[in-house]
Amino acid sequence: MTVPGETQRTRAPSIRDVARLAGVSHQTVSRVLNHHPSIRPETKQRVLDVMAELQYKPNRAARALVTSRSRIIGILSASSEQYGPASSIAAIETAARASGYWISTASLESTDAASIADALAHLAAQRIEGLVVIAPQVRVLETLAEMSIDVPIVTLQSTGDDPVRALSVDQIAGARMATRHLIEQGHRAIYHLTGPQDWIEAEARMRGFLDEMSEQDVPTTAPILGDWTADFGYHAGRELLTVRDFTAIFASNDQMALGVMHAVRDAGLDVPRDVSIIGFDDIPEAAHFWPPLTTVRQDFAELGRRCVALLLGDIDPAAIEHHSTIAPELIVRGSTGRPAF
Amino acid sequence: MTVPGETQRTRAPSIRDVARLAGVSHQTVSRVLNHHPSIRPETKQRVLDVMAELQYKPNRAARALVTSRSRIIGILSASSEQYGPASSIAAIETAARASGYWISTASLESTDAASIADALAHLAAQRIEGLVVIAPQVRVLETLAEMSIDVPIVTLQSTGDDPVRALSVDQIAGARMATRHLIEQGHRAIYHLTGPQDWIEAEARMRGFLDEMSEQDVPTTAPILGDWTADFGYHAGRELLTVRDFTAIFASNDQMALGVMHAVRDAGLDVPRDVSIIGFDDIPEAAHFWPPLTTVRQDFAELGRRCVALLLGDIDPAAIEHHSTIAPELIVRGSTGRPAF
DNA sequence: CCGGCGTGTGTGACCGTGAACATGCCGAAA
DNA sequence: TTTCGGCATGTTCACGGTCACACACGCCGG
Repeated sequence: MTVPGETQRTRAPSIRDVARLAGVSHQTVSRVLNHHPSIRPETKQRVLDVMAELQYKPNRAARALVTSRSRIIGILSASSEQYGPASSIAAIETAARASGYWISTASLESTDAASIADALAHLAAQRIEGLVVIAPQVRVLETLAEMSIDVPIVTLQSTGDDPVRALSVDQIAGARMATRHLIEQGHRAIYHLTGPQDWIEAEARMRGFLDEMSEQDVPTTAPILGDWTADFGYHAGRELLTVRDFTAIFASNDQMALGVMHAVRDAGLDVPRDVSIIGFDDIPEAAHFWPPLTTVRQDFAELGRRCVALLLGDIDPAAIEHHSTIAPELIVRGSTGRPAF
Repeated sequence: MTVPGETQRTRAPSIRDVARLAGVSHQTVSRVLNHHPSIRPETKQRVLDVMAELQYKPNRAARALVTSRSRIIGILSASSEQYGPASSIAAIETAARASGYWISTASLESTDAASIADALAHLAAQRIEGLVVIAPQVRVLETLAEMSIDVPIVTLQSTGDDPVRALSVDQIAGARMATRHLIEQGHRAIYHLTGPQDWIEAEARMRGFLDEMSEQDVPTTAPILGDWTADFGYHAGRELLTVRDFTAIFASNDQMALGVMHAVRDAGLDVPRDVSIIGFDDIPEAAHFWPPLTTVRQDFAELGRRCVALLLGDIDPAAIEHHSTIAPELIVRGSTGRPAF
């Protein structure tokens, strides 16, 4: 097998190599790896020494094969280039790593069923042990059900009555806080710019808006269906300003709020004197917009961490609260104030 | 776990199950899977039918074990919650998926050596076949070398003379474009806000700035070391304005530019009348800042795609240009103009 | 004094797949 | 006709771990 003198075609060392050098059986090495209780300390040390010497690294594929456990958590995400999802992903990864799990992401390019199915199949092929769905559209959940993917699933951003286990910043409460803030300032003519209609998250914020408006007996106008982008906010703002029958706008994310502010200024008006604007998310830039944006803060990182806790509690059973919620926080800055008239 | 009467915990079908039902040997099934040329069409079809019927899915772990190929590409990234890195990651994932590869990410929480080593070890444990380093600090490259990770590596954002193979938007050219734009407008007192000092990317932009300044014979002030955040831009802006010996600022990303604009307005001054500001990246929000930000666009998505092509061309050898560069583009908006005096 | 039990360790099978090698068949070349 | 080579397929083994079981030993209680 080995030509003398030639540099050995180095196969990575296996437990059997370690075993041979340590003068034990491969099973003993395996026991050391898995922290089996009954091993003599000196035997264990000898094995550990050899491992270090050979720079032995367990082969994940072999382990996965025999245990049928991949220790991979899949993340299905849409618009993962945005601040919120991206922060959550980073937090999930960190938390998962700390627990000895790996993350594999699949991002959705479009919302059509084929794209969703493709991404899910990709994840399923890895035998993921858990799935985190970020920015879940209704369709994603449906497709999941169809493909009968039978791993624990956690979704971020839910409405609170989903079929799958969910964890979320309480979007409805956050939206109500934002709306109440505007009403308390004296606004009565308020528009709401929503996210894309099939986003659960967008729907929850809209529901919070409508709930608060009706509870406070403020007449409601129909929400305007947006797409999360600043561009959309800008164009919607221009459109609305041709009529100008409002004093405040609640945009369901900070980007759209930014676009609206742009449109308001283009029209020669002032924020917040002529129009108050409130956003949602509190992206790091929001504090530096002009004027600094009043918004609702979500702790995306905490969301990611809890998400992993929930999932692992399910994978390696151990009771954890199932439908837990993280409180959002109203951040009042300069973009909202009392209406001028 | 299994409640009596419940459906039996079924083991996933293997090629042997498929083989049995199709009346062939498992090896024939394997050949169908791997598109081996010499299989009778009717045999192949029979096998495919059985696969569909059983919903057979190849076991990646088993395949990885026997081929010693994981088909996983690792991504090591810092600040993956920011627009640029996040966009690149998404693009890399999409491109990799299209080529039948999986992505596993590890994000750096801090820049200390331990954190880097930990993330790399995590990726290495998966036997990744390629590594993409996003937002590479010098330290990352050093640690990589120390750990003797012997997979193809591609870094985004390089200075052009790295030891590892790199692919990048030409940061230096982009920075020169930005600087030249300011000079052409008539500015002579220009400050530069850099990114963190150990970021290759930040260094490249700084070098571009300095090169252009000296080539145009404009006296240079020392660059100010920043940290990419809008908060920093704001504080640096306030600080600089106490002296006010400049007419323009080149911030090496859009967030810092935003912070500076905030500080300028806080001081009762106008952008661009009193101070011109230019950023870098062209994040989607930049067009809606007030005023809309002049900046240098980087095509992060294209970067991600090319990155995968480069890596796979290395993994599955096939000649591809090695050190390729993507041209940045100057986007002139409202935040820059001629100095007032 | 003997059987049973706990501790520490070894032996062999097995997970699902692919590679190497073997086999049977058929047609073309010698 | 015989030989040879290629096609289509089967058989066996290896990959690197874990698991079930066996075994040797010492200790304890009946």
